[in-house]
Amino acid sequence: MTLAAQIKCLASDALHALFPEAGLDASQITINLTKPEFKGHYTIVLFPFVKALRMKPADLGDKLGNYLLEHSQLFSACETVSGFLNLSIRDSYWPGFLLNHFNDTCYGDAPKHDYRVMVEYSSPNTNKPIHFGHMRNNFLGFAVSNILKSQGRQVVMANLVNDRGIHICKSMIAWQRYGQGATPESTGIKGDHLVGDYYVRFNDAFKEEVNALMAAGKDKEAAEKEAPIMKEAQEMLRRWEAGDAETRQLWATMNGWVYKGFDETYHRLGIHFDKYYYESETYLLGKKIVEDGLRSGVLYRKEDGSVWIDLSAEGLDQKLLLRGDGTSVYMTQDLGTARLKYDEYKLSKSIYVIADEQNYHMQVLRLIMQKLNEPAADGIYHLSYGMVELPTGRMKSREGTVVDADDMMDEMIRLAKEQTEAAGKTEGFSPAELHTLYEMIGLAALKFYLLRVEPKKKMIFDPRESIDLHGYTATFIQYAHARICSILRRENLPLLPDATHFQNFQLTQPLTDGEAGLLIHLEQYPALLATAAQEYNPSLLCNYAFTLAQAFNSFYDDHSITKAENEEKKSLRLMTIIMTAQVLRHSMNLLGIRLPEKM
RNA sequence: GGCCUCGUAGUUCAAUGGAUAGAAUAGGAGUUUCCUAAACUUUUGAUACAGGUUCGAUUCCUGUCGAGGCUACCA
Repeated sequence: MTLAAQIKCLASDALHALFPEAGLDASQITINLTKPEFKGHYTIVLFPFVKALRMKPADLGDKLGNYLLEHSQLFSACETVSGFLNLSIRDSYWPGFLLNHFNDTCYGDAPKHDYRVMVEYSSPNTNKPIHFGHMRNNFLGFAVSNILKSQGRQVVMANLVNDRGIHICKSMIAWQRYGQGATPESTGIKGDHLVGDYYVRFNDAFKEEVNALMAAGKDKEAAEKEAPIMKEAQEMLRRWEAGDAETRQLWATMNGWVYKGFDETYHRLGIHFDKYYYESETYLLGKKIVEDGLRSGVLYRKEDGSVWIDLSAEGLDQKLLLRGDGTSVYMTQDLGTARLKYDEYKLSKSIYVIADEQNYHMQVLRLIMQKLNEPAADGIYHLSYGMVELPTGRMKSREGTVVDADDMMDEMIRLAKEQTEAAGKTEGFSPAELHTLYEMIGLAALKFYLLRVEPKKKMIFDPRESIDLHGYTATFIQYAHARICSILRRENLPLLPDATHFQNFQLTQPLTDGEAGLLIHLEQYPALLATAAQEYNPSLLCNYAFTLAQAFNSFYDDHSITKAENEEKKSLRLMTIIMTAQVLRHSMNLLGIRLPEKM
């Protein structure tokens, strides 16, 4: 049990013992970390109880504090400051804590339990390469999956590939028109980029045709409808759904190029999946669900043959589920995929990592599933995240304003190289080691940058400013880790301690503020990790690891480990920094960030 | 128009209704015969506005102003 939880229990018992008649609500007890300007480590907020007890906060604080000191060995001192009871943890708590945990690579993990959850993330379209905004999705989904695993959930990492639809046909049409048989091999261009280029090409041609039609007197709407290239794309979509062999062949070939490109990028990003779903394989199941819904009367058909659901009773609109020509829409395949996921894995929860522009879509999906009595409905959870925008607005692949993921990784690695060389830190590394190091630093900085902001919030990235490698960054954490490893490589270290070093866990020297502060920080980790899992929020881990590294750096600055005052302090500090490095690795590992031993 | 997010130092981000609103960066001033100065110490600087609820509001409620998203037979 964590300290905060222990204190809450003790406080609850104390309040009931002191004021048995008052009927106080123990859930009102809040335990905070004591602010650094006051003496103490943990603080109990007294205000919720002063009214019911009709006592002054100072009197209540003294009474509660004295009771706690008397009835528990956990505390060494207490002090009441204007409605807050500040408690100091006894030094002798820490040797036992360290001996139990300092070398425990599972510190922070929770026991396994049978709670199955799927995290669907990445879910790319196969008409364009992965860009900077998608990277936020990829890192977020990967990190959340790992965090949930650490907390004992059975996690399936899934990728739903949007491999069919009008947007794919656009790339295909443009390639047929302008490609002259170009392939990744013949051009030397990575497959996903090659296909993406034709998607852009389609939109250029489309614009030209629209302009020509408008010059001939058409209004904009009519011109967009009549543009020949758009009609060709729509015709191709119909041929695809009809199973036309030639169309399917081209589709399979071009998607194959894209998958090969994606695999390379995923590999570099350090992410992976347990299960792939393809929209082309789930949309038929979706159509079947729609047909069933039609029969049961939940859905209805309009005169033109299109199928709808009426959600006006829920305050929403009518929503299309099948087009008049019988082809499916985005929602159709989502219904199919949702049922398939549930049937295959018997999920308690199904998390969708999708940008917040689809909040409405996800709300509707869940609602439709409920109305259709699909058992998967209740487990659907939309992990909505804000989009990464440029200072000029959204990235648009149609307009070529995207920051490409592959380019961005190259740029970050280049930056890591440049700054390592500028700092003169390349000595003692082989060229191959340096290469690995630059990649570690550059990719870590990128991941951290995208994960450190609370998912819900949108973020703005200015490509003209490079991502910093100082301050609130992964580099800062990596550096703290490398410093610890450097100490641990030294030869004049004391032997690793065992319990006999600490007579009944009593210390002969009091802990300094720096020592206690670092220990308190380490003690927080399991609770913090549990919260991150509960809230699906990796940014909490970024924040935690950064402040831990900060606490270590300050500690490092005014405490010598190798030349500590005595053997007791040496052992204590050694365990403390080993545990610090351990927790930094554990937390960053969940985010897919590696920490070098030397940098 | 309707619905949903979001407005915090110059900038990028924090703060389960709790103490004097924290960091980072940028700006000012310092620290290296001693375990890695990619570090440390110190300083300047912010809750869009107006009400309300509360012992206490950045947080909850109402309104105003501002930004973004959704409201497609695109995905």
